[in-house]
Amino acid sequence: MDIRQRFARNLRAAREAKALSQEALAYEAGLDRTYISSLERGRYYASLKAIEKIAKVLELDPADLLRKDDEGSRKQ
Amino acid sequence: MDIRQRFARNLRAAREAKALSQEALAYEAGLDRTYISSLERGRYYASLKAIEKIAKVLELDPADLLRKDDEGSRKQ
DNA sequence: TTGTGACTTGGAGTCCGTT
DNA sequence: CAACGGACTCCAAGTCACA
Repeated sequence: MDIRQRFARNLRAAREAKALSQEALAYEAGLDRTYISSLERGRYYASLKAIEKIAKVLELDPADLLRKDDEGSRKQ
Repeated sequence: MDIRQRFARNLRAAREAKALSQEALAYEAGLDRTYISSLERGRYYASLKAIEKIAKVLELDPADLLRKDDEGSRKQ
């Protein structure tokens, strides 16, 4: 699976878990509304800069956004 | 700590653990030697595209390259 | 074997909108 | 609230010569 897709799914899941809209997340992360939308659709390879900002808002470690779905349950 | 630095250190450590030169890693990942050098110096925020290629060669999960030093030992 | 400055180009990321 | 498009800007991507 493409890492963009993995990231996209993790991002969407984490955002919805926080009950944030794309717009609210974008605003708090200092990114663009349409960019978050694009990321969740797997359009771009995000840079660490964007990943770091997003992870901060979602209160996650950046690595969590790259993790496979079945890896979260094994951690720690 | 800046995520670029975290990534840079993990990359260098993982590469040296595999006993690969920057040149050898670059070749196998289809990247330029000086680009690997730049990443290991924390010159810029790598994109998922580059991270994915590098992780593949180093036989790691991309998330491992973003992990804090003290997190690796706790995994699994 | 690696670091670095200088360079060009492609894509990350923004901003406007409509559906 | 989200998907999607076009037209931008700017930095990472990628290469080179040289130390």
